Amino acid sequence: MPESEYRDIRNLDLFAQMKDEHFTALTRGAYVQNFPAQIDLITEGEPSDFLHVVLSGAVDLFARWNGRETSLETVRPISTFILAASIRDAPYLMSARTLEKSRIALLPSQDVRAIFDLDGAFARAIVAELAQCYRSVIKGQKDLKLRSSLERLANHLLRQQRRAGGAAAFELDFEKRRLASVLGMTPENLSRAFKGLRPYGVTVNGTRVTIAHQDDLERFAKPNPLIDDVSS
Amino acid sequence: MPESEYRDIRNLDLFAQMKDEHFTALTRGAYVQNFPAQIDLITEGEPSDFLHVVLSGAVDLFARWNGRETSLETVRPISTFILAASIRDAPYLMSARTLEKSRIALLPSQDVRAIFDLDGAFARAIVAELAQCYRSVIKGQKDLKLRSSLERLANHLLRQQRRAGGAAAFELDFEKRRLASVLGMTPENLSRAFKGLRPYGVTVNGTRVTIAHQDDLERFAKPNPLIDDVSS
DNA sequence: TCGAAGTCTTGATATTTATCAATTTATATG
DNA sequence: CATATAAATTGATAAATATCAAGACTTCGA
Repeated sequence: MPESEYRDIRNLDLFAQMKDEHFTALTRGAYVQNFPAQIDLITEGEPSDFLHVVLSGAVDLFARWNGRETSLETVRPISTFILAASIRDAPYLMSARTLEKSRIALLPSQDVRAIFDLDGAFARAIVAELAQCYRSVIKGQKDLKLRSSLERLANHLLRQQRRAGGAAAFELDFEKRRLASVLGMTPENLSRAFKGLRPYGVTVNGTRVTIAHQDDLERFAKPNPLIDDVSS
Repeated sequence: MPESEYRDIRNLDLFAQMKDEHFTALTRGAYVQNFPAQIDLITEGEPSDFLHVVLSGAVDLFARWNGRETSLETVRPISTFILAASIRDAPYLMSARTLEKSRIALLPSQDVRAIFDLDGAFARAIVAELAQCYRSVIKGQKDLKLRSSLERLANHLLRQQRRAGGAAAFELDFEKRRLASVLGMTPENLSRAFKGLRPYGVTVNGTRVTIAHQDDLERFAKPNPLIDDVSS
């Protein structure tokens, strides 16, 4: 593994505090690979052989049932996915595919578990990460169960706007087809939902969104830190 | 704290492997309390002062937004709740109320965090627990996004049947009003959903459910281990 | 630069789910 | 045991969301 990537991974919160020898052991069996866009990385139900680290690009976590499919999460650099499955040595609950050309490190799950037993700092970092992930899914659950699709879109736009720097105009970070799936609606309905937000000053052009009347939109969306704050 | 309860808590997966001195330290600032039914234990948004352990009774975790309310989880003895918030020292994302008369132990969150730093076995147990919780919420997310309300009810009944021992007739473990909220629907619709399952051999009388044609119901529900298995 | 393939949008319609109101049934309490 | 209270059911209707089909717009590769 090239030195620069080795260091990128090392600097992740998850690995930053662990002992050198443990990190070395962890990365000994690891490898880094380039993938083109739209490549299936893992499939739900398979055993969790590797903890994945997205070094560049983006990965879509999705699930299928009875012929239907839904996007559950998007993983962006630099962070990991499939941590819970790796730790529990349980089958993946979600499938993963690259959204774009991506560079991904694979750390053998059994090494992760072994070193987690040896290294207290690593164990603590894993706890912090898992607790964060857990809370983030709970927020998603609340978003889904407490809000209509129009409200989910409105709040998603406000979150995305914030992440993009807060300006009135910003870019959606994925195609609408996927956004619809993430928000739990059909593409057709997403189109209509965007129209439904026009009275609140929202306009879209391709992936570019403009929020003309910030106050109006916020009054409608009623964002709440216990659902919409990314951290905490 | 009475010896018997001390031992009940000690035997929880979460605390079973930790050092005696650490467990003693953890329970020193702890106390146990009896609550009647329908008592608010915590409110979302508050700081997470205590890790809660349900010793007997049952607790409903729910959340509110914009005048709406939804049940997210039910905690039954003997297990903990609010672990992620305690660990991260972050505000509660959910409120909790007793569903029935309950006995609950409260362990100061700061002690949990302090001892988690000292005790590797405790840290590992927390990781196992959090990973499990995370996976369980992901399953809930898939249930919500991939299934209609009728399908969710059908699968819920199959899960509940299994938990109750597998017989054709069994009891729902909470009132329909709450079941509706857990499944993400209105009470009126739950009533209709039960009717909708009659063609598959499902009958209800109060809280007693009978599945006359197991195969039919399973063919309709299409239960899937990656959504419906409680463990793993 | 053209054409193919895919995405996005729109309209028409169907299905699912929620709301409202009324009634029945169950539960709890004095 | 009677009655007050809440829960559950039912019917009628409304709202939200999905589906299907068609056309417009993009993107990408030959």
